[in-house]
Amino acid sequence: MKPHTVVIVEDHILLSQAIASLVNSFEDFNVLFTCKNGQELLTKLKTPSNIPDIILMDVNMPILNGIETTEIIKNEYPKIKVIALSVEENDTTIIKMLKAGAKGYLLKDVEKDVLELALIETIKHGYYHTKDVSNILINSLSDDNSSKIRLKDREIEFIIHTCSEMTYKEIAEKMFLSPKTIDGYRDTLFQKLNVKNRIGLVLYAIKNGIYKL
Amino acid sequence: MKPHTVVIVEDHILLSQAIASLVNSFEDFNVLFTCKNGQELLTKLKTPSNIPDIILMDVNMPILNGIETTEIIKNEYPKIKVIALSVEENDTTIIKMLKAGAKGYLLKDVEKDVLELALIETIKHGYYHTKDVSNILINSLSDDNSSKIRLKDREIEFIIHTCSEMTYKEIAEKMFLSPKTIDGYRDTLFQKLNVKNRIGLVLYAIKNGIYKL
DNA sequence: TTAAAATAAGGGGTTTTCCCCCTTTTTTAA
DNA sequence: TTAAAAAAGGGGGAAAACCCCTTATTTTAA
Repeated sequence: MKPHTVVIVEDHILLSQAIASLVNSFEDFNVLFTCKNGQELLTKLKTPSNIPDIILMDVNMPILNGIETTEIIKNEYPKIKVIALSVEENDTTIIKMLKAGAKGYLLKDVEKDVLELALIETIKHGYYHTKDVSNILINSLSDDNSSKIRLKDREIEFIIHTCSEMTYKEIAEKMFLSPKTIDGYRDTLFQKLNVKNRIGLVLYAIKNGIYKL
Repeated sequence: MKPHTVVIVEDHILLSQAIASLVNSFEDFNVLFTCKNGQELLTKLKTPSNIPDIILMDVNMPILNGIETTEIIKNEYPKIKVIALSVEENDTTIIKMLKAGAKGYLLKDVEKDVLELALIETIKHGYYHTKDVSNILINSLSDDNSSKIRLKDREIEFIIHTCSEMTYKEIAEKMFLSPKTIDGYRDTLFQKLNVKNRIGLVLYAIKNGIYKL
């Protein structure tokens, strides 16, 4: 039986190469290539011999992140199974990733045996989840609200500016909107995200990866 | 020539094992053992056969972090060379780590060859730094101020409350101080940390681990 | 095609934040 | 022990943030 092929998408090169050497040490699995972000991956996949069985995908990457990339993969290469790899235990991130089509979600602090198991199970049954992730999933599906929060592009833009020590007046200018409209954005977001002031917005943004430190 | 021994201290187990398999693939280097935090490391080091030549140390770990652990190592096992391994490009963190006695500081997005080079150079010359880290070092030593910032307990308390979506009035009550004193805290901190408003304080706090998300 | 959302904006108000500059008391260091 | 520095507090004011409520205009969906 020829080994299953794996591609690693991860911006931290050391981690990327380290995982590669780990995967290569597993029986039945071989790393085809590694790349640093989604864009690089999509370019490489255009060559038919580069199509792997499984992609180990980091969630937080520059240029084209894991969520967006996974969505594209799902549409263009539905046979490839994507396993998300992340340090984030953030509920919404996990849900986004799984909704995008990831077959598994591994936190980066798992044992190497778990990684191997995840690869094997995903090949066999099409999916694999650790208990932690399953629990997070169940919790957030039951009290269905976290997934309901869907921020619009303009709102995200507003939040990012808020995180940049800008006043609302400055934000209004940058976004070519009246200060009063910005007032409205703030008010809706306070309610939507259940925060009391700008600080809460900033915390939310950082927690959910909207604003990178 | 017998290989140099390496110990990996890293809380993300997958990364830990992955780096281990990488280090083992290098000529002249062998992983003695890995552990998840400073406490675990210190316990293991009590066995004389467990003393390595080099420790690859993550900076952000639970229980006993890289900086504290490195300080202890420097005092109790001065012959062991510590190389810091981190995703953080944060100036103050790097400086703290080097002050604690780290012989090198590697960002986690380096090539595996760089890791090998770092190990070799550290054995040979006692230290190794990538250009990025050297630059950060030079910059922050020249405009000597980042290292001068020393926050008092009360100031830290104030910052934490600020991060908790509290108004200054509420903070004053919680800290048993007049709102006017709080006014003073804020003003000194704005100047000290070179920020424009509360948001800047929050960002600083999160970046420097004063406030945990 | 028509009602319901969503988007943009204004009016007008209170509270909070931010920025000076100033005094008293306590702590620290020379 | 005495001068200096730090900590706590105050006055007053301008700007920013926050809150609620209303109105056009555009977009979306039934």
